[in-house]
Amino acid sequence: MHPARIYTQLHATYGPQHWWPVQGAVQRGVHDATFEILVGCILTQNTAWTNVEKAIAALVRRRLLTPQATAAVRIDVLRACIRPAGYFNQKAKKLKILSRTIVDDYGGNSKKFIGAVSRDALLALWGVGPETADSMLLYAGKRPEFVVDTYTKRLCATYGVEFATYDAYKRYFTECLPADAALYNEFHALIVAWGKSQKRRGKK
DNA sequence: AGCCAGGACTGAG
DNA sequence: CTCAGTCATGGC
Repeated sequence: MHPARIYTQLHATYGPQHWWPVQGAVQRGVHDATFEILVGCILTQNTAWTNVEKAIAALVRRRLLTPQATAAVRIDVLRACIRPAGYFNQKAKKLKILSRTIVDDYGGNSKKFIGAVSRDALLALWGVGPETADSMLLYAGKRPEFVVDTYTKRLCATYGVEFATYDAYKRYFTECLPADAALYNEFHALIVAWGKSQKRRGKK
């Protein structure tokens, strides 16, 4: 099965997914929309998005959605805010490292950060693996990096396609698709929509 | 009552 | 280098 054909089928079945940029996100107060996406990429690691929304709402309430604020706040306050997203000890540390990097190396400018940082530099950050790095680059930086997650692998498996590494899955999709950020954005969101519909049908 | 969610890190072998 | 164990809350 060709990836372009998979996309066409998914789009016909599930339609536009409205992932990032999120229009529903609270925009009042001091609030860096790019930073919010970066934070969301970390908070959603192995975690249901509904739980991430609670955590982000708490961060908004505390005016913590800027690199400067997150870098400066006491880490136990950070932990309390993101508790609903799970793994709050690890994730608080991850947010600290991310925000400090943006403040120290990019003057606190998250757009400059995600526009200029290399994928390898992201991967070098503690707490940022392949999927999180690609999600950040794609959804916050609008760079054409295809995101591979567990649903992507499950979908491939239904076509008998299987690889050993993250990068091999990524290549399977990117080598025959145009390097188009909008396309990759929607494709990944559609694959997640597919995955959730599978679960509702009681499959595994 | 489990199982698992838009993963990544660590330590053992 | 591979791989099980660990991290944690909320929804179904």
